[in-house]
Amino acid sequence: MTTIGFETHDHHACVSETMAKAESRCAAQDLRLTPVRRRVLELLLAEHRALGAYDILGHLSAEGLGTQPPVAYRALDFLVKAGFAHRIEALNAYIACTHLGKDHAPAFLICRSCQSVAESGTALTQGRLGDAARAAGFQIEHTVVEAQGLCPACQPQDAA
Amino acid sequence: MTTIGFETHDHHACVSETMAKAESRCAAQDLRLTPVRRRVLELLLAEHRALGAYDILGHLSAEGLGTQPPVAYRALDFLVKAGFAHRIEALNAYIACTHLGKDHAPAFLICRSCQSVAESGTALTQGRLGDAARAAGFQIEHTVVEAQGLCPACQPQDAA
DNA sequence: CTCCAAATGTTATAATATAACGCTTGTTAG
DNA sequence: CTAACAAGCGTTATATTATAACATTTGGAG
Ligand SMILES: [Zn+2]
Ligand SMILES: [Zn+2]
Ligand SMILES: [Zn+2]
Ligand SMILES: [Zn+2]
Repeated sequence: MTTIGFETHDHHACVSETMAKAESRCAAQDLRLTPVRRRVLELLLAEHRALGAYDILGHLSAEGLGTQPPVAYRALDFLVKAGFAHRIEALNAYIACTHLGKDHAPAFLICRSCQSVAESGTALTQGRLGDAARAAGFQIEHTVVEAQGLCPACQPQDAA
Repeated sequence: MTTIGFETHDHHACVSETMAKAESRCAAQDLRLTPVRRRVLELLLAEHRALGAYDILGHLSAEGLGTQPPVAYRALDFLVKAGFAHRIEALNAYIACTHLGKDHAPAFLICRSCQSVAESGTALTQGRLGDAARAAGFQIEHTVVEAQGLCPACQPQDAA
């Protein structure tokens, strides 16, 4: 068990299960998890933190998998479209999905101190914004919900 | 009355009231609404749409108020910090606040077709994300809530 | 008037993202 | 088999968004 993300969990299992789910979903939906795409997903999964496209590119380039921006952006676009990763708008960065398989509208808790990100679900269409949207006749297609603040580990401690 | 934003409203009054509120709040809080800042707020207020920093800069430059990026970014930073404008993360763009004076956590409905933006309130800390945050011990400082979709005017019509 | 802080002008550059085009590879129809 | 095609990839170039840094101006406090 390690504390990656906000909660202690078996991260090794978390990674391998997610990779397995991604594999099987690609097989089922005739998507191609090519070496670059697979490696980018692994990189995103390694820590529960958001990585910028150029961070990814740095890793890829060090591993001989590509040196130019489009390499990273193409892989990230694929992962996002396939639902294997999400883009964090407030950070211009990307993170692996931790709810792979479930149909979900993701919401994120982003620590401004350690950059950890936790993915949660949202029920936006049932809350006040959903009411406002219905009242205005607005048709919601996609939601961005990101809360920034301090994760438990980064909050000032009272301990002497 | 004009349909700027999703709802018909007296936009002329909407603009002048907001400018007046901004003026009086600057007076009260010893903030300086300089010509550039004032003009940028007027530009943002003119339509209920989000404008990019370089759109703003284009206007300023045409009006002789400044030609370099920092001019626009400084004014926008001031307006955002003062609470007179909000940044839309999903668009890398800015919009005038329509709830000036009220203490609020803004949420936005963004039309992908006409780029209109409506500002609504959110009660994020009371919803599922708030529950998740409390459960994890995460301290929320700032929220980004943006719904993208189609405004009433841009939805396909059945009319013959 | 002098000093200081805030605002502005300006140059340069950083960080993020995409357009475009040609090559490779793997699949499939003939 | 092999021509035709689509998806992915390599590469160059460029677009878009944002900030660092430093000199100058401005407006008030002492
Ligand atoms: Zn994990
Ligand atoms: Zn997810
Ligand atoms: Zn209005
Ligand atoms: Zn507002």
